[in-house]
Amino acid sequence: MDSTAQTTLNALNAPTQAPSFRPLYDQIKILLTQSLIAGEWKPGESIPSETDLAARFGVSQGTVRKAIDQLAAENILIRRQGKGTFVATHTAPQHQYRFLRIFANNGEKHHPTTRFIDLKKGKASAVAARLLDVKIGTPVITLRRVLVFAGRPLILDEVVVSAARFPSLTLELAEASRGSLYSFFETHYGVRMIRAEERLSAVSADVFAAEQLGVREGAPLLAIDRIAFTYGDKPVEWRRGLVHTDGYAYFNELA
Amino acid sequence: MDSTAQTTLNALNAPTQAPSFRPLYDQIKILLTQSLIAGEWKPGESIPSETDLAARFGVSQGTVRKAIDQLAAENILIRRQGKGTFVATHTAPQHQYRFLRIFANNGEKHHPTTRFIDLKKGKASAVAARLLDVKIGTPVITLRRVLVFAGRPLILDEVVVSAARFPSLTLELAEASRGSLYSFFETHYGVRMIRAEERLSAVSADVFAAEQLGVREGAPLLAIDRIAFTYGDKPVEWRRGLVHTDGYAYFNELA
DNA sequence: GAGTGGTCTAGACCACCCC
DNA sequence: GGGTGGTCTAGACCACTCT
Repeated sequence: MDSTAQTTLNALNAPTQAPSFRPLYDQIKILLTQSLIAGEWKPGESIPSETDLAARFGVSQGTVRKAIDQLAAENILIRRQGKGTFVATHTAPQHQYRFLRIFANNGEKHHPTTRFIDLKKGKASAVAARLLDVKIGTPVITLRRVLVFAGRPLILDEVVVSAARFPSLTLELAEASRGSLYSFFETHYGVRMIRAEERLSAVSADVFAAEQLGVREGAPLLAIDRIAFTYGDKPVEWRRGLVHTDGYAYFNELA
Repeated sequence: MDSTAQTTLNALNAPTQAPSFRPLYDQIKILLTQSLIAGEWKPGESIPSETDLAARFGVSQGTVRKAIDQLAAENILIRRQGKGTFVATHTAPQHQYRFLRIFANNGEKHHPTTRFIDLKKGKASAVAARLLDVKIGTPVITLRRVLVFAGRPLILDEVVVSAARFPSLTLELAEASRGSLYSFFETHYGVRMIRAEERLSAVSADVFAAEQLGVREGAPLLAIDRIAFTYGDKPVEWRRGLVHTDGYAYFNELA
């Protein structure tokens, strides 16, 4: 393709002229993301080879490569040399607890088991509505559970999602699924979590949390507020976790 | 350069043949890092252009580019289109509090002021020695301070460093410097922090912390244990911060 | 206009995986 | 051996900055 193509494609896709210049690989990235949303390639499957995609989009292999590089950096695609490029999935054992940052103090990552407490249907509060980007009063589902690490109940979770996105979600369904909640959301509802934001603070255990986590009332707990997003930065889940950080800690790397 | 060069260079730099293959850009990255350590380019300065570096190392511009790309992704170098590539510095206003993840609940990032408490010289405990990668009993300096956000004392910090690396460090010196501690370390001791690891947990305020932070004894605090590294992944600082997360939270993004 | 980083291309070859 | 991603090159042209 000649060098005018980038300008041409740009003109076609430009949204009201905004940034005045959008690289080709950025547009390829958008096209790939659209195919992912449309379900052209399902989680765990491989996408076409770089050469094929280059032909399909009418650009060079290097340009496709750069687009895929970025999606791989965002953990949306996974490259495997000699095999192909695959759609990331929360189902894979290594990615089951991709967003879990709680590690034992010796550095080990324990995969927790889940004990569900209850599931309630209700309407979105002002806070929930804002965080989930829905209207106040929209039907939501609130699910509570305890995550057990090495036999010890360490996290009390309260998970809020829009009922529309997860129709006929019941405690029984969730209980029947093994593994992480996101793995369950993905296989049963086709909802893939791409990224998440967390806000951490320290709080005192209330009666309920103390009972569930086996600590005294007023004991310090690590509160983790999480908003999880799917494609297109749509917030899908709001979660508040209370963590009994005894022998465990939230690990984070800064660069 | 012909395509055998990569193998040749590889053979020259290969450390006991280990991974059997090391890409050229990886070796360029090492060479650049060595120049940074040697102080060939100081923080804030620009490094030579990609073309110049390509000539100097005898590789193509694209290969240098890939090496720089990675160093830029690690926040070690900073690219500025049309101007050049610069050595990152904690001195720059935007990077003063690069590792600080405490944000006001409205999302704003406040730059704290510092109130120093005291500075003590002592010997490394077993824990400190392990974390700082020095021998037990090595002279260390322990510095305590309070970080004040918008007039409120929110973080009680205890900072431990090797005395050898920060000779003649005194309270007066630290107090005289404005801005972040890392900015001070960089300008006065030439020690640049590249990355850090943090482990977060919830604890109860002891008498001293309660007094310093203006909370009641036993109040829940967010404990942040940090190890900061300089070039070559050498641990240089061990820090424990106790955060009164009232109106503020530790923000983290997961991908 | 000169210099820098940023994009895009085309083609060669290497490393890895699986048939 | 054939396919896939990974590396490296050489060259053209674009976008941005400063003078």
